[in-house]
Parts: sequence; structure tokens; C-alpha cells
Amino acid sequence: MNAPRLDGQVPAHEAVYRALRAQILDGALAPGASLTLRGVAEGLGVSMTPAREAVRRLVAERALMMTDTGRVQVPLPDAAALDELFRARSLLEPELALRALPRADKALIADLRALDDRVEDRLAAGDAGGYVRANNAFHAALYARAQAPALMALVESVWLQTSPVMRRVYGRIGTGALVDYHEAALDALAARDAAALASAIRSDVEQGAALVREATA
Amino acid sequence: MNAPRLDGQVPAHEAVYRALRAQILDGALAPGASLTLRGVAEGLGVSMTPAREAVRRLVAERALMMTDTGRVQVPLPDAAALDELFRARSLLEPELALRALPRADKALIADLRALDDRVEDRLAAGDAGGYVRANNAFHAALYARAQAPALMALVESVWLQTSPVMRRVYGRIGTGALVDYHEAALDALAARDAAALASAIRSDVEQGAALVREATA
DNA sequence: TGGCGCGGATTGTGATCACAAAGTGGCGCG
DNA sequence: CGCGCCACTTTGTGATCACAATCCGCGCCA
Repeated sequence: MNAPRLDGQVPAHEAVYRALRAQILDGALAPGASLTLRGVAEGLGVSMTPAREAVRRLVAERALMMTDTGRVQVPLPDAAALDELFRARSLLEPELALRALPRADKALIADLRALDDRVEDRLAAGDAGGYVRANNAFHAALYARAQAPALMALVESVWLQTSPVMRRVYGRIGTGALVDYHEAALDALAARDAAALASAIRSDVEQGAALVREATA
Repeated sequence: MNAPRLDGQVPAHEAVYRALRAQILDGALAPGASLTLRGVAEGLGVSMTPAREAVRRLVAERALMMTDTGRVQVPLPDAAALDELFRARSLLEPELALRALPRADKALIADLRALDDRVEDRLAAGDAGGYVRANNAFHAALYARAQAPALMALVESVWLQTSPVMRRVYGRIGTGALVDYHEAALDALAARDAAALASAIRSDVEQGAALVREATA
């Protein structure tokens, strides 16, 4: 109805964006599901205009897909696309970790340990959605310390594309015997061992990739 | 006015998007310049609605920026941001080149040689805009052969952010003594030498980074 | 029984409008 | 002469509407 607010309020299109984004990251929107602008708008109590903007923004980030007739749906990446996405993660995420390393103090490591505990907890509980969310939170907290918004934006776009699939995979596999590369990363962080840190993060990503490959085979 | 067309027509918001995108890639929109939705809309003979969608899409791709009050402007990346962006390129582009390698036939290499001739030509002519455009075309043609749309989308987002700066840099520097890594890449492609190809592309990107660093110092 | 065409319902697109916040320039006061 | 305040203008936001293309299901025909 009006112009942007500098107070705590966020514009309607931003609220819609965040709501949809959260649903995608949590896997609440299943891959392949389709959305309608009117449905999104009414579901969040706004008009079509902000709903359209939020959807288009997510389409630009590849978190949603539009058919050539304008229909919106959650993408269902095939094996080749997943390979690309995990490859991008394994190239970009170690870089972010490395940039975070020099700024990592004891407080950050403690925070990360707490986040990793939650990851382990969700894993043990067999809560696939909670696991994916906690795992994202762990990585996000580490990379935030890198102070690299441009790189972070690239990685987040990839996460938006892989998260729905990850949720499915962990939901199906349950939680097999996973190597805990988070611990290794935290140790490397504490020891300021750059090579070990990069290696741990790369292994963590590649373990996820292998799991997905296996589950979709 | 109506729904999407399956014929040759593109929706208005798509046309606006392409027009703005081309202007950004060519450096026709200077970094720091500001746009208004009404200005964009009137400039292209459409209403505000499709103009808004196109602008928001470019903002999502980080090709444009919005202030916290909703004003739109062409970003002016600082040294730290440029470092991130070129680092992303040097990580992602060799991967795309490697994926293109197995599919690279003589016809592609010939096409790339022709594109590279144009790059050299624009460089010799001191045409900064034309050089950036031709250089992008060369890389795009190579990476297209990788058949990796998800990776390509990431790289294109980065190009949208670096291109305006590149244009400035080449315009100012003129065209100093540049090592021709394109030739090296083409030779590696012809010889099916993966390591040499990745190295050539990485060097090409890093030469650009060094040039920008030098010019903005 | 199975495919096909047609008609209504659904849906995305784009234009227009009202509104409020931010920006802008000039006038007046110190 | 300089600085701050106020009114006007510009600008983004969101709602609503008309329209056309698509989608979907029912019924008909082979």
C-alpha cells in the first residue's frame, strides 16, 4: 500500500519472499509441487502484486521454476543438475570457510559446536527436516564470518536448489553411518589449519553429494 | 495485457529484463547510476508492472541494487567485493571449461577462434565496450558446450556484477600488454589437455582480476 | 472402452490508481 | 553568508481490474 518502511516492518513482497524461501529450505514445498500466484497471495493475506514479485525473485534465484506458459513450480533437479550443484558447493564453500578462518575466535567456535550438537541431535532423532535446517544453520554461521556477501549469495542460491532434495534423501535414507566432518572442521578451525579446514568442508559437501547420488540412483 | 505467448513474442517483463541486462553487460549503465521504475517503464514503452518485475529480477541476480528505501541503482562493487567475484570466477569457470572439453569438436574450436579474433580486434581498436562484449561472448560460447545450466547461472550472475567495472577498467587502462590466455585455452582444447585448459582459464580470469585491482588501487 | 474435442474455470500478464515515504529545492531565520 | 525547516515533487508499494491463453474435466464418438 505504501513505500518501504525504515522501521521494523518489512514490505509485503519481502514477507512473502521469506515465507516461501523458508518453506523451500525446510522442504515444506515438495519438489515438483506447483504454486499459483493467487494461492500464494491469499495464503499470506496479500494481493497478487507482492506475491508475484516474491515468486519472480525466487525464480531468479532458481529456487522456483517457471514453465514456458508461466506456471510456477518447485524444481525437481535431475542427477546432472544435482551434480552441478554439489560441485559448485564443493568449489565455493571451502573458499568461504577459508575466509572465515582468520576471523574465527573462541566464541564462534563455541557457537558452531552448539549448532553442530543440534545437527547431531536432529540426526539421531531421525528428523530429516530439522536436520537439513540445522545443517544449513551450521554452515551459514561459519560462512557468515567470512564477510563475503557476494560469494555467500552464490552459495545460498545453490542451497535453495539442493535443500528440498536433501530433505527427501535424509527422510528416505533415515540417517545412515555418516562421517562427522563438522567436528573435523571445528578442530581445524581451532588449530588454524587451513588445509584441514578446506578438506573437511569439501568432504562434508561431497558426502552429501554421494548420499544424494546413491538415493536417486 | 495477456498470458504468455508460445509464439515468437516475449512477455513485456522479459523484454525489459533483456534490455536492461544488455545495457549492464555492455557497461551502458555506469556503476553508481540510479534508475527509476517509471523511467525504465517509459523508456521502453511499457507500464510500471513489467518494469518492476525486470528490475527485481536483476536485483535478485545482484546486477542491480536496491537501497533500503527502495531506490534502484547500478552497484559499485568495492575492492573486497571484486575480490570475491573474481575468486568465484576463478573457481567456477575452469570447471565449466573442463565440462566443455569432452564435447569440444573442431567446429566449436573454429567458432571460438573466430570469437577470439573479434576479441583481439576490439582490443586493438581500443573499444572497451566491444572488448568486454566480445570477451563475454567467447567465454559464453565455450561454457555453453558444458551443458551445465546451474553452474552457468552462477557464473552469469557474477558476470553481471563484474562487467560494468571491467568496461571502466579497460576504458581507462586502454589495452596494456595482455597475455593471450584464450589462445592457450584453445590449444589445450585442441590437444584435449584438461590441466592446461583449466590453468589457461584460471589465468585468464586472474589476469582480469589483477587488472581491476591495479586500476582501482 | 479409449481417445478426442469443446466449453467453462483457472491463471499469469499488464495497466492503472491511490497512498505514503523519501527526496529535493528554496525560503527564511540566525 | 550559512544552516535548517517546510512544502512540493518524485518514487516505490500494493490493490484491483480486464483480458487472453492455458488448463482441465466432461461428454461424445468411433
